Amino acid sequence: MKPTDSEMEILQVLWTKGQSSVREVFESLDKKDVGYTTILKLMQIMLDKGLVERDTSSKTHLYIAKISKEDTQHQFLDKMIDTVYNGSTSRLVMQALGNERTSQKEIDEIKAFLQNLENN
Amino acid sequence: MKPTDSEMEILQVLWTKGQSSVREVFESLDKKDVGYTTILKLMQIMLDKGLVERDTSSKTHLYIAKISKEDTQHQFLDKMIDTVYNGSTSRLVMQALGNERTSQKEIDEIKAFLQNLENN
DNA sequence: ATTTGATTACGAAATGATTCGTAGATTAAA
DNA sequence: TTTAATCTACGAATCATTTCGTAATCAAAT
Repeated sequence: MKPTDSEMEILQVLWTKGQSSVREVFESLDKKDVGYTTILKLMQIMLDKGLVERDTSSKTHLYIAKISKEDTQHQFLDKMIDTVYNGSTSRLVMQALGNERTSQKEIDEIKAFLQNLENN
Repeated sequence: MKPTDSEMEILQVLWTKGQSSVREVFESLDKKDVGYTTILKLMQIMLDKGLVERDTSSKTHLYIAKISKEDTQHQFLDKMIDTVYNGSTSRLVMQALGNERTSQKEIDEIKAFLQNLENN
């Protein structure tokens, strides 16, 4: 079950902050144009879908991500390589690196990562 | 205007095969579960959206991708880095390289690409 | 000219995602 | 205990995407 864009935004908060109430998620997102009950509803739907679980022992329910960040990222990555890059990982990587948003620090990280790959 | 998943599938065909009729796209996709008129309708909608243009000089219309493969790929990539990788290009790249059984040749290409980046 | 086969146009249904108003429940404060 | 604040539940509206049936059009074959 692939999360939607809105669901991804919520998952990002849960992955970063750990178990959270609807209000905490709502405030983390601080989208000017959506109301509290919208986020609530989305999170309830995510519960139905099995994307999150929750602790209802107190009045304010706490939500926890049920799917892992890594697995989910991979799911998106694989899909993207397929549908957008026709299966070519290296094309995706090179286009990502060519992106002007990539900082020198990030490039250094990647070079170190590649170096490490070679040594094993 | 970001293409939907279905629109991406159609664009892939147009990018690969060049200008094509609806039937040609329909056959290239050979999805067992969708009919001819569905693809037709999708392509007509893509025309409305400006994703494709068409040549109507003969009975069988020919469709041409109006947006470039590179720009579109970048658009998806940027969005993905934002929503899935919290803005970290290097995390995306490392996950792509780490997970895939990337060949030595591909790794060398990427290293050369990085080297080239540094020199400019 | 008529039929046959392929095509486009179009409307509308089905599905899925997003949005929020309102009602009811629960807790904390007065 | 009553009030106020906060929360959940739920239905329904809205919007976008995907689906296809049907009618109209066109071209080629009979």
